[in-house]
Amino acid sequence: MSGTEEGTLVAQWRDLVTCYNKVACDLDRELQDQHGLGMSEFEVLDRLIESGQEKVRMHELAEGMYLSQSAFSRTVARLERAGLVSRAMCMDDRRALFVTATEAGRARHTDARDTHRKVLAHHLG
Amino acid sequence: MSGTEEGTLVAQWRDLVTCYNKVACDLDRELQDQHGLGMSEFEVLDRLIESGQEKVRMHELAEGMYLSQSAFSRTVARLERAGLVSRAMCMDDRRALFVTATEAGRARHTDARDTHRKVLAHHLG
DNA sequence: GGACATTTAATGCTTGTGCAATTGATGCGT
DNA sequence: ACGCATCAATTGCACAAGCATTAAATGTCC
Repeated sequence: MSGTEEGTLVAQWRDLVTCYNKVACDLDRELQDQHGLGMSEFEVLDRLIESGQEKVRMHELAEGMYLSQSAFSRTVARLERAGLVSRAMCMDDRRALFVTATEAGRARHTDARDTHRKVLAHHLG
Repeated sequence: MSGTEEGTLVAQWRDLVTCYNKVACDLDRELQDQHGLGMSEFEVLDRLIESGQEKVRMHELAEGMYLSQSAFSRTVARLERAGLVSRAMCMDDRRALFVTATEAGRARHTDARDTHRKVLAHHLG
């Protein structure tokens, strides 16, 4: 573990954090201002619709997401409160829930998608 | 703007977020558990001591950090409450404040530095 | 079949963060 | 010298996130 290795490691980490925060803040602001969606809310909606499936189980949808279980649960709850998503019981396993995008949810996603991609392209392109 | 470009852009962003969250969470937990420091608190302390200067002005220290002004202000306040840092008035410009690491602050930093580097090396190395 | 561990999702609680507004000090133009 | 914009830092507020706990359903082992 040489000093220079440490130095580049820290520098690398700082770049990562800075980059992340810039993009995340911008994304959050744009999505919120233009579409009333938080970054995580869009992310969930995006993954749900992108899956191609009508219904997706909570646990399956949460898989691969950066959020904690509780944060994810609340994000979906927010989406449901906003009428963009609906939750339905799963008969096969009554612990699980199915999440489905509503018409409003699909419409909102279509709108917001452009903003999302634009911000990403601006920062990462 | 082709579909594949969009796809890799989103994938790139998701990778970035996932990586950031994994490292940040781990870092936060390790620093908190082993040294009673949050990630941002360590970051401020690290930059302060790394500067080599005895006193650094708040605004100068905040420069290049990922935190908002208010978050930064509160982070320094937390460090001060913990006795790791002290704030002193700047006579040249009475709006500004000087931040100085205390002995306890330097000691804590020395301890935590290893943990910090270790976590970074584990994830980024 | 009954006891116990595991899984799925939600909730109480605390905390760190950003935004907007505020306070106090400095600089600048007239 | 006065008024006004600007700058430095803090504070009120709302909110999203993580941790730990909980509740209900399922699985497993005997």
